[in-house]
Amino acid sequence: MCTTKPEHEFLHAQIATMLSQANYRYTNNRRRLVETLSRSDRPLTLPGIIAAEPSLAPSSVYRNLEVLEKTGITCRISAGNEHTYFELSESLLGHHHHMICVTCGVIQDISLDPETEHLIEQSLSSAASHANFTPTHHTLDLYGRCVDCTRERGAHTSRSTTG
Amino acid sequence: MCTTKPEHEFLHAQIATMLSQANYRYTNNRRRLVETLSRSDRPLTLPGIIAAEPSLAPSSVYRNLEVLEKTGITCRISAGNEHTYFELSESLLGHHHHMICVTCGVIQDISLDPETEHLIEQSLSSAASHANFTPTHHTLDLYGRCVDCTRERGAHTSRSTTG
DNA sequence: GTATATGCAAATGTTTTGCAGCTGT
DNA sequence: ACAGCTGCAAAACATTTGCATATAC
Repeated sequence: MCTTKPEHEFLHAQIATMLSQANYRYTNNRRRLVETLSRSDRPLTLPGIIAAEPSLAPSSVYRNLEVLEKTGITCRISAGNEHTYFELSESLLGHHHHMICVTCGVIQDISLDPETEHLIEQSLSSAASHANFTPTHHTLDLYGRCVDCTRERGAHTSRSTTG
Repeated sequence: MCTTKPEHEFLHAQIATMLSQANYRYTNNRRRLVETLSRSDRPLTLPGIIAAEPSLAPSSVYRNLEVLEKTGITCRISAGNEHTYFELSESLLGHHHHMICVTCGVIQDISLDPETEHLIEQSLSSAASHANFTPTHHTLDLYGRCVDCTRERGAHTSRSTTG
């Protein structure tokens, strides 16, 4: 079930450590959940996770995502639609942003050039200090239409909720 | 019920036009809803709207927010917590971003300097064109702790869901 | 062996919808 | 007059929780 690619081995080892340090177990379910997220090239909704790994029970997936999130292994993304998306956290994937299709909901990860990223950091912390706000992180999302939905203008072949 | 400040008059006139162009009516309920959002210095959740204007029926507020959103008058903000927030759209408020308290959920509007904003635009459209993505808009949210929640570290006097 | 994790079914809380009556134009 | 709007109560969701059983360490 678990692929044996070296990157995956490393990922699992990292995660196993993070979990055990927080006194959690790296169970089979959690391993399958991490595998699913890691195998996907984009964030997944809960239905998307279940579709990819139907033997997982929704309630357990929710509970495990909570544990993984607390441990800094995964994070949740609000796309402005009905579903929450989940992916591996930036500590594992690196800092990045999202491109969200307003038609079908699909999300792609994107990165910005370091100068822009740096300037954003600066502007945000300046704004924050004016308000005595203590920043933890930021999100930058680009909304629009993905290739497919631009092509099918009006056809709306929704990739539905499994993404 | 409706204040008569000139800025409000102008706002209402603008909105009346936008609605009628889309064949919608500017009813009393919609006026009160717009007033409530406009009076608030920050985005509001549905409970927040109802708290400010208890005579409004939740289902009608949801329906009206849908109409107002379709017409480009309001927009919804996902703060990553259980509630969706609503505010007047950028066409009425001007382009801005949000500072979201991870403890109490309160949201403040912030603006960045024009150079940063411009650089962000550029970086994003470059990333978008690589993916043949057609951008419509972007959001940039800063998460952290607001003044009050920084002060009360651990006390968690949640301003709860009405904000 | 024991604390932790699981899966089911039931509960919760937000948002949506059906419908009969009201209102703006 | 008539299309559009309202409010209520009921429905539809996603997500959370209680609990008895199974599992990891």
